[in-house]
Amino acid sequence: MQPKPGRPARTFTEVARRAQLVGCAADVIAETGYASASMAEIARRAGIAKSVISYHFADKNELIQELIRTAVAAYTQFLDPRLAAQPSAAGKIRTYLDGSAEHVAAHKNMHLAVLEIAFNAAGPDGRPLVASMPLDLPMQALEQILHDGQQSGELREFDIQVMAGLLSSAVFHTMTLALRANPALDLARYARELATTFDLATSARPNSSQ
Amino acid sequence: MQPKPGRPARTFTEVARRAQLVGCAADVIAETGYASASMAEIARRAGIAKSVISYHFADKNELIQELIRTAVAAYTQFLDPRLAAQPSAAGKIRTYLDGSAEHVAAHKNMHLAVLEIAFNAAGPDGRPLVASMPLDLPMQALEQILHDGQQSGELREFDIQVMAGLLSSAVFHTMTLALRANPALDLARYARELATTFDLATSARPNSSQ
Amino acid sequence: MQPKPGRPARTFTEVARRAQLVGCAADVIAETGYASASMAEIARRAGIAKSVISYHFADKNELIQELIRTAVAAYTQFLDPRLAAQPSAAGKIRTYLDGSAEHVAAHKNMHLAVLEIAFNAAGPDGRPLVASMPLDLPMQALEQILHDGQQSGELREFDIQVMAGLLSSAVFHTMTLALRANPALDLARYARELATTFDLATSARPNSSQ
Amino acid sequence: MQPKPGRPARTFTEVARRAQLVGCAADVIAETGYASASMAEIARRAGIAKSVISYHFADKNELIQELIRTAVAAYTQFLDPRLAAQPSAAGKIRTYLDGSAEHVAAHKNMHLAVLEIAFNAAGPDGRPLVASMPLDLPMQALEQILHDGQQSGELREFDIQVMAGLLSSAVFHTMTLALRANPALDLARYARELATTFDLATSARPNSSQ
DNA sequence: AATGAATGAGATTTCATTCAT
DNA sequence: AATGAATGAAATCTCATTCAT
Repeated sequence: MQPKPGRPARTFTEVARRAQLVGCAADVIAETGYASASMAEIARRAGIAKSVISYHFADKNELIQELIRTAVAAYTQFLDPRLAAQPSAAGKIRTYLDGSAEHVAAHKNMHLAVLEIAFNAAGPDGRPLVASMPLDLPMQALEQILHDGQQSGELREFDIQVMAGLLSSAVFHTMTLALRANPALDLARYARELATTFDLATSARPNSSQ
Repeated sequence: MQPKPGRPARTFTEVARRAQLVGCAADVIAETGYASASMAEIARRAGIAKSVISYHFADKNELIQELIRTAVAAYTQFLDPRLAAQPSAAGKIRTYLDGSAEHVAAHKNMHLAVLEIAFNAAGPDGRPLVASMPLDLPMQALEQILHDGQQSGELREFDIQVMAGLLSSAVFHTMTLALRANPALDLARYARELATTFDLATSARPNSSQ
Repeated sequence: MQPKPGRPARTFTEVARRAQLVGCAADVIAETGYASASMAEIARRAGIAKSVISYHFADKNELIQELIRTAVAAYTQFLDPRLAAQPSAAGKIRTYLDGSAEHVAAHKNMHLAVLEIAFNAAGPDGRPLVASMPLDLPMQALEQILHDGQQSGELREFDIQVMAGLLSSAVFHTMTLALRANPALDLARYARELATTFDLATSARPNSSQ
Repeated sequence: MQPKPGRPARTFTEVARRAQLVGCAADVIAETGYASASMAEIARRAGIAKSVISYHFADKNELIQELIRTAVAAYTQFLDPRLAAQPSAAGKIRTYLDGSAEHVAAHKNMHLAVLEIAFNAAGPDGRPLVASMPLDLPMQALEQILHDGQQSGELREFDIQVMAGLLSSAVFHTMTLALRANPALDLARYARELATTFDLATSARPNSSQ
């Protein structure tokens, strides 16, 4: 991809610093909450002066948005090929839950940070910052999966938006918050439990338990 | 309840003021987000001076904690007798979902405010304020219901904590956030969808849809 | 005049503080220049905490605008009746110069501050703050005087805008800057010199020196 | 001119860079105001890195001072021979006004920048930077012209400093600010109006209009 | 019981300047 | 000769809290 015109290409150092700062921001937000994640605290964690952040990011919004972009991109690139490899709707749902658990476990602070930001951060207009962010992409993918499964007769008739919301919450709220409350939680087992639950809840067949 | 020793009993005026301020705080938090809910904004909404809040509450933490206590108490007092009237576990689960939807609809701002606080507010130690709050009371009640249902053979074997977490999220995250995104949402219908879903997911019988 | 609806009436203390802060701002700006006139410096001069200024003025813009409003109002209220008392255009011009000199001498820092602000301060949009301020009111009054004088035949034909600009500059740039360079300057004598000069420059009669 | 001892002579490249940076500084100051003319903005306009300015100038003060020196030198070199060619005081005054108008029109940004600097810039001591600058050179030349004109009887008796200040303001404040307010202004016509005005105001003859 | 006034800590952001390469 | 990176000081503004009345 060519660099956008109007902005000079980023140097190696700059790319590395931005990534480091995004990581530090995620750590601080995940560990101390969004409200305590001041620029000063993030800089302290990174071992640099406050103004270094201003040098690499126009303002706090840009740092947060890059964090969200990074997290969403990593999550999507991890999950998409795995979903595509599953032919059935049930397989996609199970993969969504297993894969998400694996990704959440591997990038705990990123996911916790996005969760914090989704609730706390406000853009310049006062509305939640997350409203302008691609956080509903997973929701749309889930709705598509459920829709196709109903069309093919594999899944029973249910309200797609309700079920997609429940699936989304299961990962981003139920599982992630459980992990925050208990860092030693076995996420793989957690995901298996959820998979069985949603299999029963969505299958068109009268008896479809694992 | 007798007043605690060491603190004089509250006058009628004081009780009324505290309730008013808690209500204003809930409105402001629900409508503008926790980050924008400054003491000044809450006071402005109540039509009083900022320092009145300080007069009635030791600090912001105390106001927020009273808000949570009030919300939890109202929710519990609404739900408990309805749950007790249901003999079966399936009935209790359905009642939990229907009743919660009814209560959320009737006290939208309270529930949105608690949700905001649960994610955003941090105590003086930096840990989430919610950790020291009775927000897991509903969780414990749900776990008891699921446990009893499994003991009686009415519910299938599943991990109780996972299922209780999912039920809790279904109300406090899935449903409440859906309501925030779409204030015209039909919560009763939403709860019926959830009830069917959880019936299928928890029943010991192979085919138990309504 | 009734207080505007929507803003509560100002208390005596508030009015006094605002006046004090406007005065301190004028002093600091006049003595150290606009660029050095930080909120911290103004507060230090007033012997109060920085945040007191924020308590009484929404932001720095509001403080500066109040300063300009105060200065323009004082100047206008001083000059207008004196101008109205003069029947001839020549008399009005002489009164404009004499009266301005008297007012500048009595409110030196106010005038110097307005001059600094007119050049330095920028509004939120980046354009000079003075563009949105009533600083051209004197110019319009001068143009009216010159126009009437030409109509009656008392003044010769000249470009009204050029002459009004020169008269305005004579007071706000020539005289005020001369005073800044030499605080002991005799402004009354200075104004008499200017009056003679403009009498010769504007009169329709071939020989009209004092 | 020989290079000052103690500082090595400047290379061709260095001289060119300094001139380029001074020009960019003048453009930025004239177009966006002194307050917005940061080093970063000047460097951006020049298409170079900020630190290049620091490499060629000890600090911002030196850049600004060079700008003023450059502007004053250009103005003096333009005006001096024209003034010398005029035998009469009236001719010199008219030439001062016409020539200045021509120079301001040709070097608009330089003159606007000097005007901004004269009001805004402060040296390290907080005193206006302009106090240590050769901006009063034109004033001295004007005073000499007026003095000679009075000695020869060509000009009437007036306070030389007041009249010189007014002539100076007429060009640097009245005319320059009018140009800033209206970039399409016809400066030649403006200068003719001023010339007539000052001819009437200074001539010893009772009736000397053109 | 309530208020207006004041405070100090802390947040974000800007900017001239320095330094290693 | 030039650059990208980093710095620390300072500026404006917000906010929970305190105090005299």
